[in-house]
Amino acid sequence: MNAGRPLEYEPDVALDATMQAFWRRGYEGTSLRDLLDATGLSKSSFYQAFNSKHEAFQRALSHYCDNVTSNLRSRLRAGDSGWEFIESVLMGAAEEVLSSKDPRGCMIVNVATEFSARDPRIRELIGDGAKRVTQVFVAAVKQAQSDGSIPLDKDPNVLGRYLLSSLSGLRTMVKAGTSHRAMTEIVGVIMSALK
Amino acid sequence: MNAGRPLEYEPDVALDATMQAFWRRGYEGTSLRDLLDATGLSKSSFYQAFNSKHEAFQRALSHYCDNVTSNLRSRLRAGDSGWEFIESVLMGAAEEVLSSKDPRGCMIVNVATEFSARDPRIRELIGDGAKRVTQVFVAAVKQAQSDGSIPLDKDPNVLGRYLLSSLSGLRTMVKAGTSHRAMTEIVGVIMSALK
DNA sequence: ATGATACCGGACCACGCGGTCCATAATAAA
DNA sequence: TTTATTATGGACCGCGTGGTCCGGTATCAT
Repeated sequence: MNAGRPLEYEPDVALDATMQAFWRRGYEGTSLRDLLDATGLSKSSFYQAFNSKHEAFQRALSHYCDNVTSNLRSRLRAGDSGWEFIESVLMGAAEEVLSSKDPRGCMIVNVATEFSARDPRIRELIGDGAKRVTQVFVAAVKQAQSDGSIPLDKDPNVLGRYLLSSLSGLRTMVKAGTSHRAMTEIVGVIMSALK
Repeated sequence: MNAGRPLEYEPDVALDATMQAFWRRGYEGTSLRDLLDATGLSKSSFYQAFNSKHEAFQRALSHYCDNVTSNLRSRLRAGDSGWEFIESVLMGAAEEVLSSKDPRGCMIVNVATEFSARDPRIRELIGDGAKRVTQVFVAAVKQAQSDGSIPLDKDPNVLGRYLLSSLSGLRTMVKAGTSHRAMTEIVGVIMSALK
């Protein structure tokens, strides 16, 4: 079994490169040419790996969601305080101003604004991704409540969604050219709503 | 003077239609065909009115900024309380969930995420638009401070930018398929940071 | 009426797009 | 070594794109 010529590329690497490309440029903005350059695959190999641009996009998007959520989860587990976790995530968005002159933002946010509701399959992925990120925030809020940094009378689910919304807003502000100073001030106000 | 055949279309109407089209679909997503259909212009007339797709887009974007800010300003002037103005603007974004199944969101936000920093001219327009909307929020905060609904020790500029960020976030949440209930809860938390 | 002016419809263009196909190369099993 | 199986590169395709151009026409000033 398992006959035939073996693959000359790493499927996961290719998927990751695809994700990077779509993340930067969006769906329409990324041409097949871009994808082939990013992955280093030939056209045939690309179409053999992913069946179409659209399917590649879907897989890239799920891959992104997996990455983000698992990354957030491990950061939450590693850090000691829920409060500090939340603050550091929000500040991370603020830092994007400094690190890069062409900020990619959050791929989920980008895709949500590009597609809005047009494509039902994409909409589904977006909703799912949003839910998963929210869950992490909810867990962080609960953790912060258990150590007393957020009052117990707050609804963690509401705050979790509020944080997701706030993070999306920050990501947009970055792209609008907001200064780092202004970003941190905004983060301060956002955090103040948790108290 | 003023010889020759007169225009068979209303330039402002054409500009507005162009704006609508770009607002819905973004830059890449709107084809020339779409623009001609939306405006009712012939290709020649379109290129005579706007010199290129790109220039049409820029004019549409400024037109949008003008509309939004003047609309917000008049609402602020008309209403009695700065606090209620802010709340109604945020709730307006929440209502979008109900009114339309394919929410267009805020064109400035959309453009910001589509282009990020790539095109410097667009970036400029985005930054300018953001600043103008922020100014309205700042004015609203000051008004709310003068009638006592927001404490005087808060920095109105910071809160203004915070509100813009929050509004952007809400707009994104709409596209992610958030329920109306959840949206209003988020608005509640956002407002609570002003107190 | 006439010439100048400016709009209009649509033919036309080069190009890049996503996608298909096939001849060739490389490997595993026999 | 042969045969079956799979990957690869690139030629090829139809189409829609943004953009140009021109012949025809409507309206102005004279």
